[in-house]
Amino acid sequence: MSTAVPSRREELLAIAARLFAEKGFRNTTVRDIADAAGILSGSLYHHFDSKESMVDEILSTFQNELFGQYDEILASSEDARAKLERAVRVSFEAIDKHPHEVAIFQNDADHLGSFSRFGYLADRNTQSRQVWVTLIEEGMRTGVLRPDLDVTLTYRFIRDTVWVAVRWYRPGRGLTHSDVADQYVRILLDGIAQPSRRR
Amino acid sequence: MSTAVPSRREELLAIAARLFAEKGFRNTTVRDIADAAGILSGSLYHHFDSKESMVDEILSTFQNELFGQYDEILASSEDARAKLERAVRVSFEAIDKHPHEVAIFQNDADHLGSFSRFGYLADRNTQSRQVWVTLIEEGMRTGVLRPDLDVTLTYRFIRDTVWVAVRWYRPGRGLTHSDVADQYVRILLDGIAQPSRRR
DNA sequence: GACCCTACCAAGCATTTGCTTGGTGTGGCA
DNA sequence: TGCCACACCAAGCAAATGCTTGGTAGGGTC
Repeated sequence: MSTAVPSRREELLAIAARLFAEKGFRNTTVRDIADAAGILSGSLYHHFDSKESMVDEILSTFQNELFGQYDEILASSEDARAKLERAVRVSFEAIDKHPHEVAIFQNDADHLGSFSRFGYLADRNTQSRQVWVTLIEEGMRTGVLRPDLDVTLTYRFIRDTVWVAVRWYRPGRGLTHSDVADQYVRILLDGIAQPSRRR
Repeated sequence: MSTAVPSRREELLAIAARLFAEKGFRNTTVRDIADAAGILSGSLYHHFDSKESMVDEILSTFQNELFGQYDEILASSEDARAKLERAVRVSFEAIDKHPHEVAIFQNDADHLGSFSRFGYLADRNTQSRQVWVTLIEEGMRTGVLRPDLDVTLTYRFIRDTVWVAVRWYRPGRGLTHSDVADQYVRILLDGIAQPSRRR
């Protein structure tokens, strides 16, 4: 949660998030962050315990917000197709609003997850899997999705296609996140082949 | 090209490739590589000029092989749908045979590409884009693919969904690369929605 | 005017990093 | 037996890394 006028601490976190996203967590030095903020590296330790605690705060804040939205979708009473579509849209919205946080999670979660401090990353991963798998299974059960899908593979397909977009999507340039979501949902649900030529 | 009995040099490259893939290029130290090989870090420099030249050799060898296969597909006389399918299959085969090389390219190409020595990485990227865009446009022109696709977005969608699989696919465990390609091609071309409920 | 609080500086320390240098052991070949 | 190529060791160096310590400047409060 950021206040209207961001505190110095929040400014520094935003700078760190950008650098972590651009260069990776381990390849970003505390001197990089300090330089970008116009201060000396030691001064960062007035605001934060460690480099790890910075990325910790960045990721946990973001994930709390995101999973709150997933929970809302799961609890809604729409049909599975609509819920799937909403989940995809919420994800693209997250890429639009928090591209750095998404990039850090995509690139560094594996490495960070090996420290007990970041155990919640694995939990969130499990939780995310449950969200998608639940929606896919509900869709197959209710006849909205093909009955012959491999659930696990379909889950990975959706998860990957959505989040990997953070690699090329740039907020405010070209298509909006909503445009991209439109196209992605369309391809995901109906494919790229000409319907009349379906095999 | 590796000989039947790999030379020590090739053994060391394979060890380095595995570590670069697991931990990233910059986060892998020459001591990590040497430890895994059972020698001292300085001894690596009997075989290689630098850490960079190791990753250079790993990536360029792999890409030469891969793009040779793409060229064959483009030159064939099948229809666009068959060619697209073959290109997807060749890519999954590459993930199966060279998972470390693919992972390194996915994770470190951006960073390495900023050095002039690795300029060929950007060239290969452009070349890859041309392969996919050519096939997509041919498909749309010949009526095999929907005519309303956004070519660039579709290209990114295909590229990303294929290569990102290197994150979870493990050769020799569970589904084969051919099984995965089957499912991915199916979803890509025809979508996950129940055909009778298409909108 | 005395006191704090926030934000920062200046200097440095221990460790890790890529890489260098000069030397050693071993097997094969003449 | 002498020689050589290959693979490696032992020791270390300069730079970069995360973090620590003691201090300073400025604004607000009583």
